[in-house]
Amino acid sequence: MAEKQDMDKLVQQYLEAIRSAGFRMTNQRKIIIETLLKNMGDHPNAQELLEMAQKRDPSIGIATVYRTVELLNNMDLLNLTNLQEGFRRYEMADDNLHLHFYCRCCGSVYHTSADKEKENLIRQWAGEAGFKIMPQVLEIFGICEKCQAELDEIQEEDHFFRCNPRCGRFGRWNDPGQGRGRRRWCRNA
Amino acid sequence: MAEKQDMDKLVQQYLEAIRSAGFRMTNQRKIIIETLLKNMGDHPNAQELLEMAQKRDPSIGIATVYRTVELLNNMDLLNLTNLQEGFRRYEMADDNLHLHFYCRCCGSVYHTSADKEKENLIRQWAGEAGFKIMPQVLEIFGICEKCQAELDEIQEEDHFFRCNPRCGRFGRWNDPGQGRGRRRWCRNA
DNA sequence: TTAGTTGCAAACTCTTTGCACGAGG
DNA sequence: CCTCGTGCAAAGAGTTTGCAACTAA
Repeated sequence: MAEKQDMDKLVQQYLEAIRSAGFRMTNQRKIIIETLLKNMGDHPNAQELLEMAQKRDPSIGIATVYRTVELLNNMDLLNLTNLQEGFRRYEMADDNLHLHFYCRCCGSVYHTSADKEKENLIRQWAGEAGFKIMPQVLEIFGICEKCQAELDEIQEEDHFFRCNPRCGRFGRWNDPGQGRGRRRWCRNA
Repeated sequence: MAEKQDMDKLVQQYLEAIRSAGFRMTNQRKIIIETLLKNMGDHPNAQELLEMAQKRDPSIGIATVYRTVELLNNMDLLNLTNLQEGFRRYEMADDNLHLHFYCRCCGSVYHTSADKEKENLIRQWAGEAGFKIMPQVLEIFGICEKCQAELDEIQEEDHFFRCNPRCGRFGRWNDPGQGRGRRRWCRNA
């Protein structure tokens, strides 16, 4: 209950920000903002966001989702993330720098706020280049512990390799006997 | 001349990597790789890469560019960058971690290799999350010195604000007297 | 010779936009 | 009442893919 009240308060703050900037507080915007706040860790894309929002109001259209997301981003209230999937993911912004460690093999994302020490260090690096950075998400690609172990094992017996992030798995090249056509990159494709 | 020979040698290395992985060394791939190497700092997108490559062989098609770029990326020879422009940019990879400082106002990119100290620090942070990171580019959004000065000036007399990276400029909200239709976000739009 | 590669054009996916209707202030 | 916002469908933009012709090995 307390949580729900906190959430309501937070939603009100976002709506107030929107209104005080001269935009209208519509029910659709309210639903989309609440959906984003309730699913902070999920990094939904536009389609997922639409489906979640439609549980509250089935009449909401995809165009409204995109327009709301653009509005929030323009107001620096929303972070965009791009995992080279061919679409964008969205996440409510706060005043912190976030780090996303994205496993190029299994696609899992480890999500953490940079502590102030890390954040200040990055600010300092930016400062050396004359830049003043803003709150945002840094996507860092790598391989998680689990996949690293799996990859080591596979590489011993075969020449698998990491395929591109879009695939999200690892595959092998030079796969024999596939005949004409596209080379199969991924074990799971 | 010496530079040209170094370049040729480098191109040969890439082609050799491709061939030893069981792929064919075609003239199109050679041209695309050379184009990428000769324009390291430019971060071309697929269209730009096509146009540059077509100066050497006008028959090259966009599909070949995309397929070559996918091949190189799958082999970890190419970095993808995404500046939220709606398309990807490409850059030959090396064994270093790179930092791109991208100005959200004017769109300029300050491109630097992370020195080993920075790189090791980031590796360490990844390690804390159980990740082993790979050579890549980190996109860091911010505002460059020049735009910061301009922005400060404007903000004193008006309520401009940063608009989304896709726009690449700053605009204002609550712009009066625009009548029906889409709100103008950007001074330059 | 044979299987991988290319260019073309069509298909696909995600995102944006024009328009008439609806709704917030 | 006057705009801004919405839903729909169509348009746009970037990327992928099927196919017949071509080519590296």
